[in-house]
Amino acid sequence: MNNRLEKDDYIQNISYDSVIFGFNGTQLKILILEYHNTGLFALPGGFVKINEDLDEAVKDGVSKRTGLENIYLEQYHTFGSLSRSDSTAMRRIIEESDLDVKDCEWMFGRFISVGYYALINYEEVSPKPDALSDSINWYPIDSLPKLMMDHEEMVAKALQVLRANFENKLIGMNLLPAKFTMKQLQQVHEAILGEKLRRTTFQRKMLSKDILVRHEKLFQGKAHKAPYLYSFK
Amino acid sequence: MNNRLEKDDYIQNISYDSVIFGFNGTQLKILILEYHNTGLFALPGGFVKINEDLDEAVKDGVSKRTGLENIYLEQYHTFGSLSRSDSTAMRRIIEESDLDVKDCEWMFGRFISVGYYALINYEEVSPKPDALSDSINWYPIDSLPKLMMDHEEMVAKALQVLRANFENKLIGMNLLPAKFTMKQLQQVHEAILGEKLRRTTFQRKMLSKDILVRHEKLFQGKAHKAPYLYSFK
DNA sequence: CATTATTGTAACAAAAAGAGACAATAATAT
DNA sequence: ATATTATTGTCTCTTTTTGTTACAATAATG
Repeated sequence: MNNRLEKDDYIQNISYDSVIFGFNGTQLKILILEYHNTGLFALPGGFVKINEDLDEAVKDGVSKRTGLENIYLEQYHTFGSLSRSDSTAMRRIIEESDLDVKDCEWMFGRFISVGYYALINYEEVSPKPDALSDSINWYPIDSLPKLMMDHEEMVAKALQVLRANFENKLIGMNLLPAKFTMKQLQQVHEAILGEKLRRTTFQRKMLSKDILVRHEKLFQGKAHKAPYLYSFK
Repeated sequence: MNNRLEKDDYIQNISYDSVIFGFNGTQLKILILEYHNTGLFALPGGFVKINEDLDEAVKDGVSKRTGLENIYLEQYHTFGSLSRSDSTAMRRIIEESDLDVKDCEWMFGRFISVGYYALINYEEVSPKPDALSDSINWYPIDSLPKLMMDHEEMVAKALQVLRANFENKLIGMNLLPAKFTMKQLQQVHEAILGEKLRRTTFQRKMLSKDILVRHEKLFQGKAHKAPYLYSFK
């Protein structure tokens, strides 16, 4: 939800919501909004303009919130159950905002929402709340606040699809800086898959895939051998 | 699109389209509609009623066309580009139908369409055209007619997701009769993956998965050893 | 009753993954 | 300086999985 929100500018009954993943070196986290004075937590979402591609709408919305361009985005599911829409929650959010409730009546109807997940480099992001929201913060995926409407289901499904796509799509690169150590790469895999991996087997497999370039060593000031840095080809 | 199509009954700007897969023993096929006197071919699709779950709308629509209940259905992608809607094609379809064009103006706008694929037992189906369509027929996936709008892209994407899901989800069962031979099972896999598989390796892998029950032999009247029949556990 | 084509399974080879061991090596402590 | 420490890169051996070939079993046919 950005800039103005006039009914005639937007396609009715359709919204999008985004599960924005980041990795802080240890944990997988996602960005969650809190709305002013409501105690309501939600995924960042928005509407689609009349003359705008769905993909573009999402790309713009996520870029505005993260300040990043060229974000890895994947559409993963569309949520269309009748019960998912909750007009009372939406009404509370609008009432606590600066917006005129009458102008926002259209938001209280039924919405079918298209879910996207994004993978971004945690360190490059400085999340900014928008007009409706109080704050936007990173939360580890295993300790999220209670989310409004069906947003918890949206997160669960996003994780499920992310995990299923992970092996095939070589997604790890989007969560890491350009250069990274083998250990960091392994930690991303572990955080996404939710399980520990064997160091030697993991390293052998990654090196055999012919997808990595080895660079200089990274001296971390620790009392042990320094690891090599790698990047994706 | 079923029964009456009055604007106020349906969510505006949202449709669904379905890629209905069947397997005739050799080839993977899909159901394609042809509209009266237009030469336009399309995937079976429809709209979502105001007070109906998206999943329900699709389930009902696909059931009506195939005459089957309990269909394996999977939502695979939502198509939301601006360029996908084509009002001239829709107008021609309506003009050639019994419907009043004025009542159908709402169908000529922009639609975001949710794609589902279905896997059904080819032999149990007798496809029936609806009010708008002339015929509905099976086409092998590698020799489809030219489809309207972005329906070819929809088919390509459905196949792509089907293949990606195939290994994990044990989907073959939905395309076969309750009892089948190992050879039939292999042929389904080959048709979906689009490649030949090794007989002995395939058989060993299937048997080791502990998902099959072996039944009596199937005597086909052929001059060789009769194969066992299997079903899924 | 031999012939035919296909099926079920065994046997061996090759490749991939699991598991452990160990030397190399940056910093730190002595 | 030198020993100590923890982690890294790599090697080896074992186990599991997959690829490949071979072959006996067996329904119909001639």
